[in-house]
Amino acid sequence: MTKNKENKAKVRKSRKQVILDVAAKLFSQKGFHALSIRDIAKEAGILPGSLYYHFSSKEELLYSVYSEGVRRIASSVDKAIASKQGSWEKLAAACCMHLEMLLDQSHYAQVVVKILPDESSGIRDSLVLLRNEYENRFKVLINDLEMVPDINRKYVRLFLLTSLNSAPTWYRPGIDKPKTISKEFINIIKKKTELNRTNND
Amino acid sequence: MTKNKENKAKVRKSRKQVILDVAAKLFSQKGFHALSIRDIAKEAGILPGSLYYHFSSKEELLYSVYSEGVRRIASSVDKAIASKQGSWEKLAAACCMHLEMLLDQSHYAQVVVKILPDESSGIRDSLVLLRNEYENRFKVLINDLEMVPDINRKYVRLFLLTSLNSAPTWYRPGIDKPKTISKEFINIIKKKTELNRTNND
DNA sequence: CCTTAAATCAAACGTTTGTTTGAATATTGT
DNA sequence: ACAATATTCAAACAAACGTTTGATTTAAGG
Repeated sequence: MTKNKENKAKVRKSRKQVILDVAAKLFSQKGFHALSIRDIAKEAGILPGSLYYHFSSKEELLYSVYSEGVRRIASSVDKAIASKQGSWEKLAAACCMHLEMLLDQSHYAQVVVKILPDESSGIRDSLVLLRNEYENRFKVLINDLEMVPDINRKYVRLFLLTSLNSAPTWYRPGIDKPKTISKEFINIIKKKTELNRTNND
Repeated sequence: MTKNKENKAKVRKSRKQVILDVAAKLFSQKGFHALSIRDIAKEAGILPGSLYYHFSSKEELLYSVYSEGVRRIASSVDKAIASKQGSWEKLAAACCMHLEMLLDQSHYAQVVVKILPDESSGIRDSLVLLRNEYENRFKVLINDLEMVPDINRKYVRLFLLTSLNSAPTWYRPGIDKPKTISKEFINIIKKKTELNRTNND
C-alpha cells in the first residue's frame, strides 16, 4: 500500500541502482583514481551533485560496488560447489564459476579483482576484509584436496587464484570459453607435465 | 672550487637520475593516477616545474621508468638463462630471476608489472610493446619445454607469468625467499599433483 | 488539494591537478 | 674572467577534482 512498487519496479530500476551499475562498469574499466564523479554522473544521466544524495563519498560508492561484487561472486561460487562431490570436482567447479563471473561481463565481479584495496586508502581495510572472506573458500577447498604430500598448498592457492584473477587482462571472447580455461588451469596442476625421461628431483 | 668538489660528489647521481629513481619508487607504490608530479618533486627535492626541464610530461616520465624497468629485468633474466642448460632448468632460472627482480625492492621492475598500460592512455601502445618484447622470452622458453603432449602451452605461460607477476601483492619478506617460491611454482606445473586413487580422465 | 518528504538541479566552493613561463642561478667552455 | 648554456626557481595558469549548499522539482499520503 505504502507505495506502488510493482509499477515502479518494472518500469525502471531506481536511480541508485543505475548509479551503482554505471559505477561498477566504469570502476572496472578505469580504476578508482582515473574515474571521476563527473564521469559516473554523466553516464548515469544525472548531475554530479545529485550523486551525493545516495552516496556520501566516492569511496563509499566504491565500497558499495565492491561489496556487491563480492556478494555476487561468492553466492555463485557457493552454489556451484554445493552441487559437486569430490575435492577436485568442487575446486574445478569453483574455479569455473569464478572465471565465468570475471569474464562474462559482470562488472561487479571485475571490480573485486581489478581494484587494489590500497587504491582507496580510506576503506582499504574494509575491502581487504571482504575479499579475504571470499577467498577463504579457496583455502578450504585446496586444504581438502587429495594430493601428493610434497606440495605446498599455500602456493597452489596463490598460483591458482592469481592466475584466474589475471584472466580479464588477457582474455578475449571467442577464442576460448571460461570453462575451457579453468579446466586447462586445473589440469596443469593435477597432471604430471614433465616428460618421464629425467626424473632427478 | 671547494664547492665544486662537494657538489660533484653530491651530484654524482644526476638530478635526472634522482627523479627517475623517486618516480620508480612512487609509481610502483601508488600507481599512475594516484601519484602527482608534486609528490615526485617533493621527494626528489626540487620544485614541480623543474621536473619539466628533464621530462616533457608525466606520461613521458612514466615511459622512461617503465622502459628502464623492462631493460633491467630483461637483461637479468637473459643472463640467468644463458648459464643454464635444459629446457626446464632454463625456465626455472628465468622464473627465479624474474621473481627476484620483482620482490627484492627493485622499484623499476615493479613498475612494469604493477602499472597497467591502460592507466596512461597516451603511451599505452608503447608500454604494451615493451612488455610483449620481454614476455616473449617466456613464450620461447615454454615452447621449448619437453612436456607431455596434451598440455596447452599458452595456458602454461599465462598461468606461470600472471602468478609470478602477482607475487608483489602477497609477498612478505622473511617467510619465503623468491627462489623457494619460484621453485614451488615450477614444481606445481612439473609434478603430478593428484593422488593416484582415481585417474578417470 | 495540500502538505511533507524524497529526489534532483544549478551553481558554486576550495583544492589539487599537469603544465607553462620568465626570471634567477649554476655550470661549463674558452 | 666572460660569455654561453644548462639547470632550477618562483609564480602563475586553466582545467579538473570531490564535495557542499540552497533552491527547485517530483512523488506520496491524508
